[in-house]
Amino acid sequence: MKKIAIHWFRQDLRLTDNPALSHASLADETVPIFIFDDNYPIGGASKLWLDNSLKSLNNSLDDNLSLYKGDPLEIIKKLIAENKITDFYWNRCYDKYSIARDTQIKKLLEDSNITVKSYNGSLLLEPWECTKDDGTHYKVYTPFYKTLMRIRPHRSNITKPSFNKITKLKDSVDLENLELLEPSHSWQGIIKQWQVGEDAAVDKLENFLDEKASRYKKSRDFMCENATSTLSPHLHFGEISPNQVFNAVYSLDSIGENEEHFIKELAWRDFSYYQLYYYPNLATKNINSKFDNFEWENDTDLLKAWQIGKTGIPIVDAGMRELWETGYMHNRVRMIVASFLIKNCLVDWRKGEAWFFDTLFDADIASNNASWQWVAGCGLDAAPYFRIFNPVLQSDKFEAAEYIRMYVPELKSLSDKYISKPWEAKLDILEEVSIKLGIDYPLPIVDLKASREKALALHKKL
DNA sequence: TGAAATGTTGGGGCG
DNA sequence: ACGCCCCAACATTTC
Repeated sequence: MKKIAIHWFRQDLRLTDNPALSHASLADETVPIFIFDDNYPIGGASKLWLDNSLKSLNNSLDDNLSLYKGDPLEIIKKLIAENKITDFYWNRCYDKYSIARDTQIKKLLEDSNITVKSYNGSLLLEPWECTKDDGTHYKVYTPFYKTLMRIRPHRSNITKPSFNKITKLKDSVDLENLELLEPSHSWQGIIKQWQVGEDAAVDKLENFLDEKASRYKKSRDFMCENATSTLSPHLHFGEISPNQVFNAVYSLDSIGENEEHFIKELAWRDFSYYQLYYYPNLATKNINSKFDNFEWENDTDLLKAWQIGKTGIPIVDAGMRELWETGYMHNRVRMIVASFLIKNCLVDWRKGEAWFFDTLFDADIASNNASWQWVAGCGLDAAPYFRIFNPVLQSDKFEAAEYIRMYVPELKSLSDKYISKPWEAKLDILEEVSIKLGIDYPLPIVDLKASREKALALHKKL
């Protein structure tokens, strides 16, 4: 019997090292599809990235990607009714919405005598593969990481498939019909700063390994060192797999603590998905339920000032403006702005998470929520509640002056000494550079020392 | 993947 | 020479 296989693209928008796609390509005829599901949470920035990434993927498939918009179950039902599909492939997702959806669809397909197979295309190790000796899941990162490194089977990159025949279905809609371009913000201009798609992701990885990996461990924390990989959006959309990244690092001539540290960061991504799997409500519920009783103030003025980068704390404003202007934020600054919102402003971490989710190109339900819970102190292996960042010290320690000048230009003529804390500069120094605090640049919206003490007291009550 | 408070040590200025 | 004070530098503890 002639085999006609569907490969359902989801968070694996690439051809190389794609386990499900490579199996689907063995059929007599392969039908690659993508379904945009309105009900699946996606941020404004991510929509634009998705639009660009699908365009790139469709090009790689010689315009053979079939696109749909709507409820995947209904669409697939119709699709198998109208076409003689024999096999169905996808790479697994790990959030509860996707798991429930896939379970339902798998049943539908099996009931229709279609062979369904799913694979691991997005993680180093799947959550159920990495447990403690007693069968329960890890709650601390380091032992998780050690086990992952010990038990993870090596898998060479799967080469780009060559299809026997590839088919686009007649009822596919055009990319425009997915309506990913609704401008809530000028993301369309901003995304031009980025190269999107599988080829760009591979280039970026190679560039990182050539130029940055060997000084990664220390330099990664300095905003001006430009030493992070910025692979996160590519990994999120699956334009490159963590397996490819892992293999690339381990094929380097020498691996030292720098390269190892990068692998640890890659494993943090896995640990986030691990948390999402074992705590399906990661996006809404504190893992540590003690935090359920925390008295958030949720001052909307403070939240707004944070969002638009007008808190009066230069490093925080620089980070928030970087986010708004580029769809990205340096990792160190993410921790600083998150700590500021949660601890100094007493705004619920979920509000910050929601803003990041809408504005980051790499917005990811696992990484974003796990990281916000980490900073809030309510997550797995989280920062202890008393570990509150001082944005001024962080700014000085990691030499943020030029970074601040780039994103907060109204302060650019201030010296390194005062640019992280303009409110401490004497009036004559401010006059010299023509800055009037409260007019040209805001005074701090909260007192760092007092708000820190308040947060400590409130957390101690828990 | 902190920071601030507190404690300890040791060198230099000075009577 | 000696004791005393100051304070930076570092270490420890506390939140």
